[in-house]
Amino acid sequence: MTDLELEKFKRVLNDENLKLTPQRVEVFREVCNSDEHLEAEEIYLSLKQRKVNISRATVYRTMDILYQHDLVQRMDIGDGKWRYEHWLDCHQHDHLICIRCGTIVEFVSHQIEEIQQDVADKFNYKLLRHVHQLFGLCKQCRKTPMSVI
Amino acid sequence: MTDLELEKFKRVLNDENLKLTPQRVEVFREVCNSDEHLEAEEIYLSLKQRKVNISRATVYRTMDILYQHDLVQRMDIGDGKWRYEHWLDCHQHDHLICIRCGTIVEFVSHQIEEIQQDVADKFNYKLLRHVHQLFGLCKQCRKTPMSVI
DNA sequence: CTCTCATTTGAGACTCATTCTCAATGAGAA
DNA sequence: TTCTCATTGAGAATGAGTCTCAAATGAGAG
Ligand SMILES: [Mn+2]
Ligand SMILES: [Mn+2]
Ligand SMILES: [Zn+2]
Ligand SMILES: [Zn+2]
Repeated sequence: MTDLELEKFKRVLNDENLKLTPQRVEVFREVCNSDEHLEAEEIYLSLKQRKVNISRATVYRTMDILYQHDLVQRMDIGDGKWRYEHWLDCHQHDHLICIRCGTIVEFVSHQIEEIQQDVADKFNYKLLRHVHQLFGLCKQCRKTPMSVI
Repeated sequence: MTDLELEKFKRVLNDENLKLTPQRVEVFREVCNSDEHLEAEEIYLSLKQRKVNISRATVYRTMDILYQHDLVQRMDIGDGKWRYEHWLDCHQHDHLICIRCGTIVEFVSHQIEEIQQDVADKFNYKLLRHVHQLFGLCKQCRKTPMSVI
């Protein structure tokens, strides 16, 4: 977590009359220091392992603040759990997910972005955000026979 | 629900050694007769209102069979509930959703389909399915000030 | 048509991610 | 330092979906 990122967080907290607590900083640090798509429970457990005991409730509450203020990105791959990833120094992107091993690859297509905008315009919607996920089998998983699960 | 659709369902049940029960037929009928994107609970309640009392468990179980055998389409707009729609005489499509009033518009873009395939190819994934949802404000909801929620 | 039996059903218990409650604690303005 | 809310943690509550198990029932065999 760079100072810049911490500053952004401080600004958000200030603007919203929220307090800068050690718990909030630790949770944000944990997400910033990982390049995975983390579940709240994973964040909770990573912190615990580092002897940073923060309650699940606080982890959930902090991730909510971060998401609401666009300091993290959130995704749901259909298993009923939110996954978070830091949103810093990287751009908006979509995901290609292996349904077998869970490997996630990120992609960007300006062409798709444009067509999305056209579609929204056509139906008179003001486009605010989108979810675009491709599901398939990665190179590895395509090789292994399906019986070997 | 046309006879053709019922026949398809019978065939699926037969192939899987599942029985054709009145409950299963009623649940399928309910979905086929609606053009909405229905939650399991809505299906359960619609049936109840028609004095067709079928347990929630059976509704969930039937929707699962229908989904697994591609007789219905399933979507999750991020609120933790599956929504189902019949899949008959209509084609694969994606959704444009108003975050204010919930109105759902359907769209298809062959261009996007093609690019998706290119992306999957590029990363050496075998593309199996995708989720593509655009969220925004519909014409109506764009007019009304945000305070009036 | 009846028998038989594996499948299905319904009621309610259970799961599990997330949210809520509330008493105790703590951040930070003055 | 004091004062005052916001925040925290522990555990209860929620809610969509799944599971359990005894009773009911489709449907093939006879
Ligand atoms: Mn990502
Ligand atoms: Mn649809
Ligand atoms: Zn894989
Ligand atoms: Zn609307």
